[in-house]
Amino acid sequence: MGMCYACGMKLEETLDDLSRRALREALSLSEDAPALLRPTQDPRFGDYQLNGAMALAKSLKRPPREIASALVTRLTDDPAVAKAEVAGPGFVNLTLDDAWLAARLAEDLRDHEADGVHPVAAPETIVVDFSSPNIAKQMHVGHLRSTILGDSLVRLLRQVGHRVIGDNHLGDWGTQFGLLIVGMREWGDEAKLVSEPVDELERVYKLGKARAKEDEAFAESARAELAKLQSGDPDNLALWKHFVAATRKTLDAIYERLDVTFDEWLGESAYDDMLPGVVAALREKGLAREDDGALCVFWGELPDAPPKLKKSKAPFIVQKRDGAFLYSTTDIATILYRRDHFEADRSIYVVGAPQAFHFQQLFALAELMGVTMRLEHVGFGAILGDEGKVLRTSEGKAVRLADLLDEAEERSLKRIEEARAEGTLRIAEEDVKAAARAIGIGAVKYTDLAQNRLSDYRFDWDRMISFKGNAAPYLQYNYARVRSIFEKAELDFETFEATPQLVEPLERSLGLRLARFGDVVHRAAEVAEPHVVAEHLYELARSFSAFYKEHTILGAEGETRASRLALTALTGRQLRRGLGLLGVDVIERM
RNA sequence: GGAUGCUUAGCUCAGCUGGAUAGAGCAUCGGCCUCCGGAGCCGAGGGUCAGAGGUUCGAAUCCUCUAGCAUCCGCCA
Repeated sequence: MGMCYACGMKLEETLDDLSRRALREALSLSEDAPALLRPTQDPRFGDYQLNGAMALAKSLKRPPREIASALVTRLTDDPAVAKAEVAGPGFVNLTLDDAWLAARLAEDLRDHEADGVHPVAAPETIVVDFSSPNIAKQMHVGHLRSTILGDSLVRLLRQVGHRVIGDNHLGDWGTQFGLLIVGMREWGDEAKLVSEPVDELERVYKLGKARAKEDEAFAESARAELAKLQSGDPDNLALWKHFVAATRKTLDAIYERLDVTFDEWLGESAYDDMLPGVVAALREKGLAREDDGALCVFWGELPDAPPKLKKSKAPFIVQKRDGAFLYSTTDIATILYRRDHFEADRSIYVVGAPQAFHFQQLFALAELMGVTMRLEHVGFGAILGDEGKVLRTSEGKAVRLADLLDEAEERSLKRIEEARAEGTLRIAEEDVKAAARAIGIGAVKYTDLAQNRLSDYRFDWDRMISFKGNAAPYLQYNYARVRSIFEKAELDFETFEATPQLVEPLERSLGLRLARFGDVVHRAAEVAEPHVVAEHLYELARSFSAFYKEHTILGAEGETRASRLALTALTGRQLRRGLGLLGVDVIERM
C-alpha cells in the first residue's frame, strides 16, 4: 500500500524490505506488516522515517513508542543504517550510513547505461496513445500537452524497462471527410492545397461545416460521400489519401521541431475493417441495442455495468442511424487490436480531461466485453491565457502550435543575445541558433511538464523566459556549469568514476538527492506524472548550486577533489538524463 | 437533473496517496563578487489549506454537506 514493491525503486525498496523484516522479527509477527517508509521532510528527522509503529499500535494493543523502540534495536545493526531512533508519538527516524550511501553513488556513477535507474522486475508491453491530431486541422496549443506529456511518458516507461509502443492515433476517418470531399469540389484551391495544405483543408472544412448547418441537401451529400469513402469508393479514397499525405507533411515538421517520434501511426482508418465485427459482437452479446435507428449501449439496462454509469441516462452510441460508425466504435476496435496484435498489458490514453466521461464509458464497455488489459486515461487540464481563459490569439482564435514554437525560439534568442552582450553567457556565435532552440523549446516543454498534469495552468512567457526558479534554463545552466568544471579540470566527464565521501552537510544532502534519482523516475513512470521528475531535478540543481557555492571542487586536493568531482559528474549526468526523460535537450556550453 | 475535476502565501504552483512546525519560485526587504560560470548563493516577512461537520493516535490529503470556478452528458472527435 503506497509503497511500490519490486518495481525498481531500489533505494526505498531496500530500506523498506529491511524495515519490514525488522518489524516482523521485533514483534514476532506471523506475516509482514507495512513499515510505512517515507522520506523525511526535515533533515532533523534523519533521511527516512518509519510510521508503521503507530499504525500497528492499536491492533497489537501495545504502545507505539514501545513498538518503535523494538524496531530501532533491530535496525541499528544493519550496515545501511547509521542511526535509528524513536521520536515523537512513535516515529522511527533513520539516518543512512555515509559509507553505505557513498558506495551506492559510486555504483550509479559506474552505471553508464542508466545512471542509477534500475529496470523493473516485471516488464510490461504498454501502448501509449498520444498527440492524435485530426487530419485537415492545424495543430494548436490544445495538442501541445498530449504530445509533450505522451512523449515523456514513452521515455519514462521505456527507461524503467517496459516495452513501449508510442502510437499516434490520428483522427483520419471521421465525419469531416464527407464535408471535405464535397467542400473541396465547391471551394477547393488545388494550388493552395499543395503549398499550404492544412490551411486550405481547414478553410474548406469550416466553410463546409457552416453550410451543412443550414443546408440539409449539402449535409446529406457530405454524409453520402463519407459513406462512399468508408465503403471503399476509389475516387474518394484517392482524395482522402491526398488529404492525409498533405497533412502528414505539416505534422512531421512539428514533431521534428519537438523531437517527438512514434512507433506507430495507426489512425482511425486503420481499424475500419474491424468495425462491422465490433458492432455485431456488441449486438450479439446483448450489450447494445437499436434505438431510434442508432445502435446504443444503455447502461441502465446492463446488470454488470458500473453503478455510476447506470445513473446516466445518456447512451453510448456505437453506430449512427445512417449506418456510419463513430469514434466510439473505432476506440473499441483499437482496444481489441492492441490486445490481440501487440499483446499489450496496458494501454494509456493521453487525452484532455474533458473526455474523461467518454473513456469511463469506453473502458466499462471493454470490461463488459471481457477485456482484461489495464486501460488508463491520463488526462490533463487546459493551458490558460492571461485572463484565466483558454489560451487564444488576440483575434480569439486558437494559437497555432507552430507559431507558439516560433515565438519561444524568438524570445529565447533575444534573451541569449542580451546575455551575450552583457558577457554572462558563453555561447559561441555559431551555436547561438541551436542554443535558442534548445532553450526555447525546452522552456515550453519543461513549463508544461513541471505542472501537475490534471490542473489547468497559466501560460506565461515572462516566467518561462526569465530563467529563474523552477524552469528549464536553470537546469540547463547547471548542466553547462558541470561540463565547464570538467573542461577546466581536463577530465572526461563521461567516464569519470570515484567514490564520493559525504563529509560536509552540503555534500551529504547532495549525495542523498542523487541516490534518490532512480526511485523518482520509477514513481513518475508508475503514476504517469513527469512533474515528479521535474520537481526532483530542480531540487537536485539547487542542492548542487548550494554545494558548489560553499565548497571548492577543483581547488580541493586528493580524495576530496575526486569525491567532489564524483558528485559533480553524477549531478550532470542525472540532469542530462532527467531532462532527456522530459524531452528537453541540454547544452554543452552556454 | 446527472457526471468529472479544481479551490493551498499578494501572484504562479508543489505537497510523494493519512504523519512531526504546510513548502518552492516570482514579487517585497536584507546580506554575499581577490575565489571552479552572479542567469548564482544565504536569509527575512507573508497561511482560517474555499467553508462546515465527520472518521482517528494524527487530516491540505479519506467521507458527507455547502459555496464558487471549469468541463462533459443521442447520432462531432
